Amino acid sequence: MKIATWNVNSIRTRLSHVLRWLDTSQVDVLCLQETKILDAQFPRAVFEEAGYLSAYSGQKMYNGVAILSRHPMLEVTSDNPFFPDEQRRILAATVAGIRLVCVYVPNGQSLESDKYAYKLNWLGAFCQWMAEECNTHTDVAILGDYNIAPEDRDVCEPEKWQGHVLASDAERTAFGRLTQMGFKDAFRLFHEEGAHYSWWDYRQRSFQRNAGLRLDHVLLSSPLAERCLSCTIDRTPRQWEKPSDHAPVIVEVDV
DNA sequence: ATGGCGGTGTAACACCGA
Repeated sequence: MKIATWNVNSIRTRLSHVLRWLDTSQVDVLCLQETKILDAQFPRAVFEEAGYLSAYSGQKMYNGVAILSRHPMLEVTSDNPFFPDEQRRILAATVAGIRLVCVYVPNGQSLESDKYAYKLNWLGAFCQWMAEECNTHTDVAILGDYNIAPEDRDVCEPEKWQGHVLASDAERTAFGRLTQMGFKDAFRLFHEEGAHYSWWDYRQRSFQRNAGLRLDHVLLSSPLAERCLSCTIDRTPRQWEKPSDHAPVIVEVDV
């Protein structure tokens, strides 16, 4: 089974990209972030025609998550019981026995910002929730835009990003709590070296210079990680006309 | 040091993202 995550930066603007990518990638499940659309306006019929069921939790302008799946989705939930939140950043569903959690972690803006405190609180409560999900499910996959570069090898210019939001110690510690719980960074099961990124700024020809960050991750519970066959970042749609600034990440798991 | 690009809302720019 192929499962992917992609921050599309508006599903309205990127609809043709998503359809084209579904057609070429042939994934079974696609987790989307930054859909930026109200539930009533989500283009579910378009995806149904392409062979995908939709689950979504959206809002106007900001945030918004969705899961597209070729297989039935069970136990769909859009809230962390430990963290009441108006911002639509979470969507979980069980597909083929795997508990899938689609996340759009807050950006944090800067270390001085209230948004940074919100990010750390949000992550703390998220870890709590994931601990609980692990008690009730063996195969858990957390896919999404974590807005955290876990290590210096995930950053193009580490000295420039040191202590900066997305690469700060507290954020990395929060990410580390998930790995301490037993979650494995799927990409690192197969690739040790740096210079693999999933986000490139629109400005300064960052993509052409490969000046990026690895912010989009797939974390797998240990039993699921043992059945992970591959994890890749697909840079192709980042090269299309009017792209999202993020690239999709795909894992292949044995079910 | 600053803004650079792009989406959204709304109708010239502000806000936000990462």
